[in-house]
Amino acid sequence: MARNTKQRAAVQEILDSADGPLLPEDILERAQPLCPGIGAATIYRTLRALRESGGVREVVTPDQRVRYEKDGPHHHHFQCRSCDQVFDIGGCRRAGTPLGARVPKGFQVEEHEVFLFGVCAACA
Amino acid sequence: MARNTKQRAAVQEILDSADGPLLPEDILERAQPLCPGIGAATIYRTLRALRESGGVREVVTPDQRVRYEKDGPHHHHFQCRSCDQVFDIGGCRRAGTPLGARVPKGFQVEEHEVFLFGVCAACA
DNA sequence: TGAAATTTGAGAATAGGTTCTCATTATCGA
DNA sequence: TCGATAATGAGAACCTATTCTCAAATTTCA
Repeated sequence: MARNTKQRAAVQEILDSADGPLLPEDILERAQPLCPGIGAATIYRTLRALRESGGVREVVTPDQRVRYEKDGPHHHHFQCRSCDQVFDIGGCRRAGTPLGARVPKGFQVEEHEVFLFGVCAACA
Repeated sequence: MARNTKQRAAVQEILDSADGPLLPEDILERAQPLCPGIGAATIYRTLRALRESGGVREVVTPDQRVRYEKDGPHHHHFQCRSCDQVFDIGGCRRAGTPLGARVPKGFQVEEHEVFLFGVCAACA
């Protein structure tokens, strides 16, 4: 049933080559040149389908917006306070409790998420 | 102009004694016994006033909801996957780059935020 | 190629949290 | 205690990201 449309291929390609999670509107913008006339509904539909089939994951950033990224190995995120863009940050080898956290007795840590804030290379 | 009402005192007291950021609805629920009849609008108005005067801060958790906590020293958060409650976690002494993060060349880190996920002591 | 069925684009509809409106009530200085 | 005025409660209004609707276009496969 799932058909190969150029709209879906474009969203896939955009997520695959992104260097951080993207807003639906970012994806729409980047998809325009690949699929002239593509609409927001298609972006949302495609993201939902990809999320449900497991290839894409939602990332809720502390600015309260939902971004999407290709599902992959654990990593952290950096958000630039100037341009708002979010970047992937590697270098975390532990999936459970991160270094330097003191968890109360009886709490079981299964995962963690880290956001860094500052200024990206392009804005600095 | 700012008057001392029991509604405001209740919200303040609830935030002061909380062991983690709270949802507006949680605050409303806890305020009911202290101020019978208190409404949601008052909670939101008071939170906004406290936020603007600097004593209270918003915390956007990865479940995409906004919670409120008393402004204070840097710390991390733990969210229970069973009861959804968020707890404060101490033990982070560095305000800038957390341990174990490899930031790309040219990026300037100013702050960080950490969320742990798992099961809290009460739910375990 | 042709028919069946999914996907698309546009705009309307939805949903949930938050803010606004306004009559009433409470606070606080004189 | 009184009066001026800020705060409250209830519900309407708002906001905006996301989903839905439906006719038209595309894809798929016989």
